[in-house]
Amino acid sequence: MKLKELAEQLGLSQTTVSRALNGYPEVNKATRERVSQAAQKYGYSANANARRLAIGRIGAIGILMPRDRSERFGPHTSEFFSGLAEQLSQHEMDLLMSPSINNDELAAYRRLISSKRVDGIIITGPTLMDERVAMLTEAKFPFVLHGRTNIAAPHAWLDIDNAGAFRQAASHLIDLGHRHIAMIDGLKGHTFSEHREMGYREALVERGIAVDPRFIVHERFSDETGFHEAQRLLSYTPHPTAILAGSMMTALGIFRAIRSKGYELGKEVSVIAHDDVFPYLNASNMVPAMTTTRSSIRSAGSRIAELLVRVLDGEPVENIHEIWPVELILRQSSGPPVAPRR
Amino acid sequence: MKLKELAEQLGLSQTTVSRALNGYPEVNKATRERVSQAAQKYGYSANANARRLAIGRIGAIGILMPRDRSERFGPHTSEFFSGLAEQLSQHEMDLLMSPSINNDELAAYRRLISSKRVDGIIITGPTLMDERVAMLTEAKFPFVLHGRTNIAAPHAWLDIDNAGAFRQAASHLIDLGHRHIAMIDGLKGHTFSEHREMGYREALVERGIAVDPRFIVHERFSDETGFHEAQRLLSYTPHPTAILAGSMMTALGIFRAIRSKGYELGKEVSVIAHDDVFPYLNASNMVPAMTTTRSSIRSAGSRIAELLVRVLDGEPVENIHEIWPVELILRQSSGPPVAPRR
DNA sequence: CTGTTAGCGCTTTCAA
DNA sequence: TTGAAAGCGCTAACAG
Repeated sequence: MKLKELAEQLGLSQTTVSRALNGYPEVNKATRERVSQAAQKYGYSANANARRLAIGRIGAIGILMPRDRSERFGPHTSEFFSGLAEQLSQHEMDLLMSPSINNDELAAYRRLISSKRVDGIIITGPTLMDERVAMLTEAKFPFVLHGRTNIAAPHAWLDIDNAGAFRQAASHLIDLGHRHIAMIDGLKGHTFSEHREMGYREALVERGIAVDPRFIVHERFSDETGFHEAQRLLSYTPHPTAILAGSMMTALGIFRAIRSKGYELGKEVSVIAHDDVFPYLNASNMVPAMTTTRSSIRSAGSRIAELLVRVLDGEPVENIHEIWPVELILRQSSGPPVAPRR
Repeated sequence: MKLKELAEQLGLSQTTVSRALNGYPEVNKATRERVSQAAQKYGYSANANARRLAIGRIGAIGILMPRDRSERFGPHTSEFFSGLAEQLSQHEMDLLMSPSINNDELAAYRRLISSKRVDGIIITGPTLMDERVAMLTEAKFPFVLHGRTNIAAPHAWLDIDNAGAFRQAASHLIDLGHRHIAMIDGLKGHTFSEHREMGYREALVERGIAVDPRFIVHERFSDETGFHEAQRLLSYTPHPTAILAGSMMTALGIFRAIRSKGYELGKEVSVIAHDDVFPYLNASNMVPAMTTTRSSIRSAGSRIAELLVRVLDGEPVENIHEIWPVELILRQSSGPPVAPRR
């Protein structure tokens, strides 16, 4: 069923029908009612492409799927997407996921823009000098960044306080009496990773604790690297009595390493993990319950969609910056260091 | 830059330029070359909406995002999407994720179809009499189902052998000497859940072991339910000496419950979990390594995209059915039952 | 309040 | 091998 046919059925012009359906004010109430009824009855809904072609707005925002096994696509992704969807449904917008072709991400972004398939773009997992941000800013294409960069040109972003999260966690451990603290975080280069390391370093330096470079690990997020790296760390003498984990998955591996070394978690070795909040993996429910730096990535997704809508509505991007504080949730996986029983 | 402008630059007609760019054979080789160069130079790429409007094909497939916290959106999602993307990039197709509005999923599907935003749809997590399948079949809209239903009308689907997976796992446990075997799987109603229970029951019945309804648990997939349900199961006398877990997350919780009851995993209590294969959570790397029924959901995603492309190319849907066998990978979390030390 | 008339940017006959 | 012209289905000025 197309507009023309619907209009003929009703004995009205396409224009009037279109106006009635799109909520224009000048339509007679009775007419509008009649039109709605008919549209309902015939299951009419405008051809999105024709509509878009005519109005020039797309009604979709884009996100590029990395082709390789990037950290940008992990267990947090579904939560982030859920958050986006929640918000986008309010605006009747879709989310277009475009696979990047031939591993050339920038080209994929350019194509996405020039082919006019989306109104705006969401970028995640930036590096400090992210070239996607540079390119999109230059191209003046609307986007919101999840994370931050060091790029000066104004652009919209929302980030969590990663430095603060790790600074707070490390400080807390130092308060508890720990002096050998390690961190196992995500790959180097990513802003969040760099910021977390900064926060960690600040906390140590502030309290006059020397930074041991062997204790700073940057690796892919997985239980496996958590396990192996923690095993390595615990084999040093002295070994760390506390470990900061960049993700819940990493933490799971670290837990195993601690147990397999015969240490008790939360006593001989403490762990604090960053928690994106997954409905299927609950820190408070672990044994012992896990101390975390918590920040809902679902909420971030939802908010970012909202911000992008504001950008699309013309709000200047220099006004759109948000840093979300991260909560330190104290539970049982962290405590004062206890000397190993021998 | 639009086609018209590009054509003017080149002193050619839109027609010729269009043909050159779309690989029509009748274009002079030199002309085609010149056009490609220019397109490259100006970063021209066709307005997708205009193009779609003209040719009637969209170049995108759709997937509906459940609005509520459905099991359809979990840690496996990112892997499934990666698989889809991998394949779709071969065909230069996008993936459109449409949020369902007002919790009315069927309406959202109808809107997605009638507004012509996608060429085909992928459905996941069906129930036995899934109404989405019924509706799309009726509407003759191309789709591929990940999973199966009991609906007779022909439609394309790919499923893994869930019954076989649990039958195999349960049989193996019986072979090892277990007589009290429980299962903690996903919510009732979903086909995969029903099939797994069927397989489990078959294995028990075949060997003359009575089915204890208390030992069959259907719950949301999460470490938390795994933990609580396993604790409950282990408090019975006699308690199960083996547990089948429907997901890795569930298994994590079960592991904790076993440890917190003071049992040794793989000895006093065995666990076999279904593993979708996550890069960030590795069964073989656990301690003890986890016995699993393994099937890569990423591969399934990739294949499903391929199948959908075939459906779009007009292949009859009655030819498009695949059941993938599930591998039982023996590791250390399952072994002969060992009487608890007291 | 409703209708007529041009487009939106591309593809595709049909003619040359 | 190339071009002119007619749509694809909708919206938006402009009239009435």
